[in-house]
This record gives sequence, structure tokens and C-alpha cells, in this order.
Amino acid sequence: MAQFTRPKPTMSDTRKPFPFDEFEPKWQARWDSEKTFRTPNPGEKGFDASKPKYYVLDMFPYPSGAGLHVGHPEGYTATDIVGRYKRMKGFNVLHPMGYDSFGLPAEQYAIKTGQHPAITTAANIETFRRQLKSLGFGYDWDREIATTDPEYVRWTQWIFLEIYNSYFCEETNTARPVSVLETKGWSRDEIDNVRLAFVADTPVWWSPDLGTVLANEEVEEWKGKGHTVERRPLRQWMLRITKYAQRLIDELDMLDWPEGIKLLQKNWIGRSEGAEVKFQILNFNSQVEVFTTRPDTLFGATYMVLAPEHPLVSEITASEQKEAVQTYQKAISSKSDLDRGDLNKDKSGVFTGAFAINPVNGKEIPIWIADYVMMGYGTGAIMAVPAHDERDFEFAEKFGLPVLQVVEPTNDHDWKGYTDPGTAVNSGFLDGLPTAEAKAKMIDWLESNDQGKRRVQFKLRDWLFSRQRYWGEPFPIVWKDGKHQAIPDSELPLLAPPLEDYKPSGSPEPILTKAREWVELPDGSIRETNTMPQWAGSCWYYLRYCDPSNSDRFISKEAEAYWSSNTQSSINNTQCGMVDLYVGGTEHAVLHLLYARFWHKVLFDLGHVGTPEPFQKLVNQGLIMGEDGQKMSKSRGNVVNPDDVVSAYGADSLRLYEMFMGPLEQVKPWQMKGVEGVSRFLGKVWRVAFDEQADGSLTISPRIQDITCTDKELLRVLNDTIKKVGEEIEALKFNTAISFMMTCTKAFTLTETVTLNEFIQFLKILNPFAPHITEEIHFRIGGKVLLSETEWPTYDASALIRTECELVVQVNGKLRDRIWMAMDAPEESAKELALASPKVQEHIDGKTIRKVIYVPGKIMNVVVS
RNA sequence: GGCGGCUUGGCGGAAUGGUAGACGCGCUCGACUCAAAAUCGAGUUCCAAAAGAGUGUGGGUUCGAGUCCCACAGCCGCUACCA
Repeated sequence: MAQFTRPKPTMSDTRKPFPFDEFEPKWQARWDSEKTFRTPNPGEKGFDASKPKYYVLDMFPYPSGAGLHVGHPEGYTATDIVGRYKRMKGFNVLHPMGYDSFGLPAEQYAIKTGQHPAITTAANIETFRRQLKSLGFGYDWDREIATTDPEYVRWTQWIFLEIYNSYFCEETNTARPVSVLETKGWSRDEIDNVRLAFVADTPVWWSPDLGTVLANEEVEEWKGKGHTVERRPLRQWMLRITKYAQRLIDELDMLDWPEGIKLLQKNWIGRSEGAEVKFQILNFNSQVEVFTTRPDTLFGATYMVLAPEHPLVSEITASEQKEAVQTYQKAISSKSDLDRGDLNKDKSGVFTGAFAINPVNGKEIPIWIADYVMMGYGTGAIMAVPAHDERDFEFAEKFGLPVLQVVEPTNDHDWKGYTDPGTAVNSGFLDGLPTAEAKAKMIDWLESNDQGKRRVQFKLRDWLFSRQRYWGEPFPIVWKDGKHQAIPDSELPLLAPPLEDYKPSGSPEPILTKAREWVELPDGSIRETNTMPQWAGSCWYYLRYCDPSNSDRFISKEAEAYWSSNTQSSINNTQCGMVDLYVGGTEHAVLHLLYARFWHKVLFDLGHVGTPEPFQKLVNQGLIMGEDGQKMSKSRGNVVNPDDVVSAYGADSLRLYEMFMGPLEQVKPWQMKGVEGVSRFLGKVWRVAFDEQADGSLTISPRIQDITCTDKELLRVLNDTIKKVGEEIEALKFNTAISFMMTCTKAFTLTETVTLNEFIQFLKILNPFAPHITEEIHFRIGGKVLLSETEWPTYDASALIRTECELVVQVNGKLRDRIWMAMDAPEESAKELALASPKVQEHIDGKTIRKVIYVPGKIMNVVVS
């Protein structure tokens, strides 16, 4: 059990190093009542248009019943430090917080506790808010939002209708309103076929015990939690994210995101270039299209494989193969995903009895079905080139199919199973060409002979956007005469009706169908009963923060323009994302971050927002592990509760510790001893200011004096610290920033006179990290204003200048001596001093000096042999 | 299998190609105390000391490499028959 306790309390040890339990709540109450961190919008009282904006965003939490986890304050403290720092540097800082309060987990929790999700959600939000406030974060609480608020739901639904009422124009590569098509005379059905939100019958992942379908991307997560999923063809709402695949890849280049996350998104979108090839089926009027990235190997295609679910299978299967094929199909459909993919890589398959004609040489090749070909990717059919594809090779070996070489390796690799580029052989008009050229030539041939064409294929699927659950936004859609249509804006928000029983029924019917009175409208139309996934709310919350109580628009033009302005990109000077800094966990690398980018781009295309991307700079905080180095989990009993840390050491200590643990982005283990360490540091700062009397009362230390500082060394350390801490905050290197402040505190501890001005400067730079204790000290030593409302100190560069230095002298790269000399000593005199050193002499004696490297102020390296 | 990340004292971690181990934890010793806690001070990579060795392993570039290049190993994460 990693339960932690305060070091054994003794009779006299009831007092804490500083009375955080008294002053932390006091300052929190003051910030709250004075709305210290309120940020006015353009047009509002107190708005200063001369200041540049800085938008620093946290990934808002899902308010679970478990309350805040120590992982939350990690990112939240980092953004709070940056936000408070930028504020002191003269920015209008937007630093908001809210709750991602819809979703499956909330509903699961409600079912478990037997309470309505609205009640549990409200209670959980209450807990989260209390915990967040107890950590002293400088949020603008007037901007607090929850995705379940009716006013928020209203605009989520409104944005959905914007998407619904749009199509993707291939010419402009942007979304446009479908009204454009109406004026062009498109029919209703034609328009419905191109909407960015559309209804489709597709095989989807259905979970009986959750009572809903899941997006491809969510399946693993819920399976991991022990839920079952099965494949079912169901009628679902989809969002046409695939139309944005290319832009979602290309526009990553403009973002200051970790390269790893960009790569993760690129791989998820999965672009591959190749060709679509048509194969005529022998004795049938049908053709099969395959997608291949290696059209140059077409001459080597010795068989074809269809996915078992491929619609053509039943049509082309020869009667003598029917039984075998059907048996195989049945076996595959009952196979779980795990059997088909993860665990079983053994190739299996059945011959259909049919043959396809290779368009390039007229050869008849057998058509098989096999589960290694997926219906969901490409065309659900492949041409198999066993000589140059591992999977095809394995399959051909197993079933004795011919293997024909068409690529000559460039190295001494055996041609069988050689998959890298080489030189085309046995390939007619391609012979002798390197792979890249052979691909191009084959595509030209296919296109000019109408046998295929160039094609770019993406792994990304359209986004399955509907759920059958209760705790989500209802679709603002009604069905009339079998056709869907939007409800008028005036009816938004469309809220779910109250339901007594929202437990999964085991059928794929949406739960809202139970609310008959709500579903059936007087004019005979019927409400859509699906609800939106949890992602819907998190796709645009950063926009709503900018103008949270606007009842006319999801965000006003003015607020959008101001909070999108002046975003600084480190890559090129283009302004591309709205949010300057976005901090959150890596678990959202592909889902939330991809969906939000997609929605933002649609809104951008439609002219509702002015930037093509939502988040300019992204930083992923590293996971905090348990004290045992394992992932924190209830079952391991290594979970640390932030409330316990706050009551034992105070909020400032928790904040400081989480920042001191190590680099923000790194995975780090929790160490309760480390919290004690930073708490001790804060105690030292406290004791610079105060002396404790025998009776336990505090008096201001007589060392503090309001006079001009003449202590050069103190001035040097302080100014160096001011400079470094500013730089480190900008670089998000909070751990080293804190270590510099520890060093500076030591200097204050050792000096005889603590000059007031210098000490207050120090309190200012510590303030973003430990806001409570710094305000308290400042107040007690006579400060009249809030430190957080003062300006960030500028450092005095002249105080940093050193005239002397300790020059390191090396002989052949090995450290031999250190010699004090003038910082700017000329090379000749420095050399003279260095060579005179007995320790250096010892190592150059009798040898020839070949070279002397001199870096003034740092190092001298004498090279001898 | 693929992709990404990581590897530095007893521990968390510092180091624009320039003194490896800042800062903190822990530990040791000392001061204060009847004693302890708290606090303050000194020390703490390894080796008994000197010499030397030392940033996962092996090479390379360089006057000089934790840092750059090549190969390899181990650990962690994500992904997985993507044609």
C-alpha cells in the first residue's frame, strides 16, 4: 500500500512549516470574489485593446466520480504558470476551464449508482470545481462551461447542422453550403448523397452490454474495459471526415506540435499512393477492382483475393465451391476480431472456382477469398503478387499457388519475398525499369487502356457519429416521408426527454425511441433518436470559451477575431492555429485532436472562424506513475489523491512538486518525499521574511530593510534568476526554473540584509508557481497590491556581468586545473598562466605542444604529444 | 512485424559540442536540544587513498562527445494482415 502519512506527528510537531491551511483558502476566496482572473472580451468594460492576446488552454476534464487525479494538476499547473506569467508580461490571457460532461462513462456511472446522469454529473462537476479552486488556478471562472449545459448543447447542435448543410467541393477543396447545389438544380437525393453529415448502412461495432455502437477508434478502449463488441450492419450517421484527409495531413506542417504526435496522426490517416486496377471476371459480366501500391508488379499477379464479405463472392462462386465458400464465410463471421487479426496470423482461405483476367497480359488467375483481406480497406480485393509481398507469399506457399518473379533485387537478397524497390523483370514493357519508373509507366498504361487509374488511398474512415445512448446531444433532425431534415434553429437546443429507464436493452434500437411522445410529432414526422458521441462537445469547446454566454451565435465575430489574433508560430510566421498553447495527455493524439481539427476546418471553410487550425502549439504532459513505478490504479493501491496532498502540504507545495518532478512531457514516478522537499523550500522562503517567536507568533525578520541593495553577489544571483526563470517558463522547463529559485533563496538566506525591493522581485517570479504563499508574504510585509497584478520584473543585465572567471585548463581533453583570471584575458596571458600551473606542467613536461584551444571565460585545452 | 519515446549516482533529475551529476530526495557527520522533531552547517558518482574509471553496448567524427554520425541491446508506449 502506497498510502502516505505525514512524518510521525509528535507533541510539538502540530505546526506546519508555514500556515498554508490558513492563508490558501483566504487568497482563493479573494481571487474568487474579486474575479482577479476575469478576462474581459473586446467591447466589455476593462478590456485593453492595446494588449496582445494569449490563449492558453487545458484539455478539459471528464468529471468522473473519482474526482481529480494527480495527473490533472500536472498540465493544469503548467498552463497556470504560463498564463499568470503572460499576464504579468502584459498579455490579455484567456485561461478557461470547463467540463466534458456528456458521454458513455457518465451514463455507465449513473447506471451503476442508480442515479440520473444529470444528477451525478452535476455532483461530479461540483467536486471538480472545488478541487480545481483548492489548487489556486487562475481561471476566468465566468467562462466556465459544461458540454451538457442546454445553451452549450444548442450550439453543438447548431454546428452539427452547419456540417449537415454542407458538402465538400472538390474544385475548391473546401466545404460549401448545400444551398450552392440547390441553385445548380441538384435534386434532394443527390444533395443527401454528398452532405458532410449523412446516413449510411454500414457494418459497425455494436456493443450489446453498452447498448451502443462505437467508432473504430473507440473499440479497443472499451474492449480493454471488458465490454464485448460485435460487427453488425446498422443504419448510422456518419461525418465525411475522409474528404479532409489530405488537408488534415498537409496542414499539420504549420503546427508547433511534437513530431511524434504529427506522425501518429499521419499514420492514422494513412495515405498511400498507388493504382486501382480493373480485372474482368472470366465468364461473367462483372469486374473486380483492386487497389495496389505496387502497380509495377502487375505482371506478377498470380491470383486474386477477395475479402470474405465482398459482395461479388456469392455471384461468382462456382457451384462445386459453393459449400466450401459458404462454410468459410460463416466461420469468419463468427470469428472474433481477435481471432481474425491480432492472434491468428496463419493464412486461411478458399478457392471460389472463378477466374479473373489480368488486364496486362490476359492471363487467367484464380480468385480466392481469405480473411487476410479486409472489406474495410481499399476495395476489399487485392491482386496477389506472392513473389514480392510477404502476406501473399505466405498464402501462396500454403496453398501451392504459383510465385512469379517480376522484380530483380538491387542487393543479393533472394527475389522470393523481396518487397523493396528493384528493377522490373518478366514484365513486358516494364523490363529494366526501376520500380518508381515502372509504377508510373504502368499507371499510364492502365489509364490509356481504361484498365485502371492512379489512386490515393487513405486508411482514415468516415467518422461514425451516432450513438444509441441517452447521455448525449440528440440529433436536431426529424424524419419525414423517409427523408431526414434539419429542425429549425429556433427549436434549438433540442434536449432529450426525461427517461426513467435508460439501461441498455440489448437491442440496437436507440434508447430515445422509448420516449414515444417526444419521438412522434403531430405532423406525422419522427425525431431522429440517435445521440451524438462525447467527442461532439470537445470538438469546439475552445471556441465557446471565447464568448461563453453569447445567445445569438456560438461565438461572436469580434471575439473570434480577437482571440485568434497574433498567434505566434515558431515554424514560419504564418498564423494558423487559434490557441497559443494547448496542454494535455497523449491519449488524445488521434481522436479528439483529429476530430476537433476537422470541425474547425469545416467552420473555417464556411467562414465562421478565421484560422485553418484550432491549436497552434501542443504539448503532451507525461504520465505520473505511482510511487512503485507502475501506472496508478485502484487495484494496485498506488493512487495519490490531490486532496490528501493539499491538506498535508498545501496547494503551493503540490503545484511546485508536480512541476519539479521532471520535464513536463516525461513519464515520472510520484515520490511523496519530493513533496516534502519543495514544501521545505517554501518554508525557507517563508523564513526569509519571518521569524518565529518562542510563543509561536510570527514577526517580520529584522533582516528585511527597505534600502538600496549594495550586495553585488545577491544582485547577480537575483537578476540571473529573473532572467533564467523567464526563459525557462517560455520553454516550459519548470523543473529547472524551480531549481534556480531554490538557489536564489539560498542567497537570500545567507545574506545579512534582505533588501525589500529585491525580495519582492523574487516573490513576483515565484508567484506563478506558488501564488498563495507569495501573496501572503507580500501582504504581511506591507504589500498593498496583488503580486499577480504587478508586472513581471525585468532583470538588470549589468548585474550579471562578471569580471573574473575560473578558467578550466585541460591537457589533451582531460581536466588538469582551474585558474582564476580576468574574464576577457587575452589568449597569450591566459596561456602563460595556464602553462605555469604545476598541475598542467606535470602533464606537458617533456612533450611538444601541438595546439592550444582557448574559449575565453570557459576552457583552455592544451594538446600535446 | 511497423512506428515513436526512453536508457546519466542509492533515487527524481541537470548539463548552447566545452568543469558530467545543477537542484531536490535519501544517507553520513556536526551545531542547537536533557533528548527528539524542526532548523542550520559540512559532506555524499565509483574505488580505502592516490592513480584511474565513469552517462546502456561497440565503432566513428572532433582539440574536446551524455550531447553529432553508424551499428546493436534493453525497457516503455502506440499500432498492427492497410494490399
